[in-house]
This record gives sequence, structure tokens and C-alpha cells, in this order.
Amino acid sequence: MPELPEVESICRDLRPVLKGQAIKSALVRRRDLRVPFPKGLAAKLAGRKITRVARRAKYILVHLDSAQTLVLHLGMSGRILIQEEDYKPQKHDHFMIILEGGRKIVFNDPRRFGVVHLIDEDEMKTHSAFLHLGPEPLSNQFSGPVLAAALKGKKTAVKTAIMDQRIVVGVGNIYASESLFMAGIDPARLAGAIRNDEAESLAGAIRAVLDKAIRAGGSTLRDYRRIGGEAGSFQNHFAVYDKEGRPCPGCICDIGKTGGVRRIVQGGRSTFYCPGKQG
DNA sequence: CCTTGAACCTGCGGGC
DNA sequence: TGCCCGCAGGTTCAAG
Repeated sequence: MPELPEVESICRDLRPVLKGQAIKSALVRRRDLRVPFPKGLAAKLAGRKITRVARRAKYILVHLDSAQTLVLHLGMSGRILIQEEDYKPQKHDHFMIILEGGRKIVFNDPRRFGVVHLIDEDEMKTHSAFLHLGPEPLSNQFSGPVLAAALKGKKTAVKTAIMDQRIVVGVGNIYASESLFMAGIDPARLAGAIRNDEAESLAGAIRAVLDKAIRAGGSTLRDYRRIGGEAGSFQNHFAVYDKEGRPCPGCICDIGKTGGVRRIVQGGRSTFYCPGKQG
């Protein structure tokens, strides 16, 4: 489900709700998601105060006054929803934090590809989840030259490469297709064959697409919601994702000839592109 | 080291 | 109606 824009939107929504709040209790309703819940999680959260909420890659970071950080990953279908005191757990509500005052922060994830860690503050760089992450695309750590260097020598398709979290974080299946369209690059091109000027354009496109998507509150296809249950709206602005057979925006190609937006499978994932603009 | 493909899990929509 | 298939915003692990 969530790529960087969705996770960032959730963090921004969560920040004013959680910052400075004390945790009354927590409820763990099954022993694992993709990996087991941390041992003694509920006991370690009870009584803690939340100091700040941040994001790294597709992880939500809830910093606590115990010099520990609650790390949440939403996998494909995860949601975080704010509920009031009288809320009763529903299907796939696996984990819940109850704040002083009664509000509940609910982690719901049908497919259970999500992850919850509790790590020491000083593990932020050494923990296996963060060890091999690439640069944040919206930071000044990321640029055309940085991307060009990371793609150099890679034998995978450029589309697969920009979804590799070691190259750049936060880009998933939707925004990979959208960024390559904006940059006018054929997704099947070999990463190692991307020229410097193309890497420059692609880096800019990644930033622009992610930024626009954040401002739209992310993309809602099925599972993703804001913390109040509202949908994002960037799905209304997709150029190519899930648009097979349709013309791309402002298309000048002969649809009768090209067949419009094309869908291919790369690394087991759907890729959408315009054969005219990205040929 | 690198690359690829399968696996993890539930739900939904389409075709028969 | 029911069943089977393919498909879905991600990551990890084994095998080549």
C-alpha cells in the first residue's frame, strides 16, 4: 500500500495528535505480523511519553521518552487510524495504543505484511531495517549525480532499480511508473545504461512526483487511508499507473497504433508506461 | 558480490 | 451461487 507519500501523509497527520501525549496502555492482539511483535511491547509502552513523530524511508518513527523508538511499517495493506475511547477492536486490528485521555491509535493490516519494531534510539543507523537504506529523495542527499552513481553498473531494469531501497528510499510501484513517465524514460532500459542527463531528469521527476503526491495526501487505491479514514487524492492525477489502453495526459501519439498506455511485468510487478513518450 | 523469483497473507473482481 | 484464477501501495530469503 504505502509508498513515501502515504507514509509521510500519515506522519504529518499523526504528529499533532501524538506529540507530547502519554501512553496509558497498549494492546497486542496477535503474536506476529511479518515478524513477531517485540517482546514485552505493551509493558514497555505503558507510561511512556511520545516526544516526536518522524519518518525514514517507508517507516514511521514514534520517538519515546525512554530513549526508544517505536518503528511502524505498513507493508501493503496497513492502516493507522485514530479512534475514540469507545472503539471496539475490529477484524485485522492487530495492535493498539491507548493514550491518556482515551483516544486509540489502531494498527489494522489485513495482509499482515506490516512490521512493528521497538528499538533503542542509538540503533537508528545500525538496526537491520535501516542499515542498507539509500538517500531520502526529498533531501539534499539525493540528486542526479547521486542517482547516476547508484545506477552505474546495475544490470536490472531502471524501473526495478528505483524501487530498490538501497538506491533511493520511498519509491514503490506506483511512483516508479509515474516518475519514469515524467522523465520520459522507458522503464525497461537497463539501469546501467542510463545517461547522466537522464539520471538528472529522473531524480527531478522522482522528487516532483513524490512532492505532488504528498500535497494530495497520497494515493488511495483500496487500503490506504489517512488517520481519520479519509482517502488521499493523488490517484486522480495518475498519468500512467493503472491506465492500460488509455491515452497518457496530453498524448500526441496515435492511440490506434500504440494502443495507449502499456502494461508490462517487471520483477513480478506491473509497470505502466506510454510507448510513445517513453519509447 | 549480484540478480531473479518465490514466499509471506487476505480480499476482491472477473470468468465460467 | 460457487469456485478458481489473477491481481494488489512491500520486503526478505534462497537459489543460481
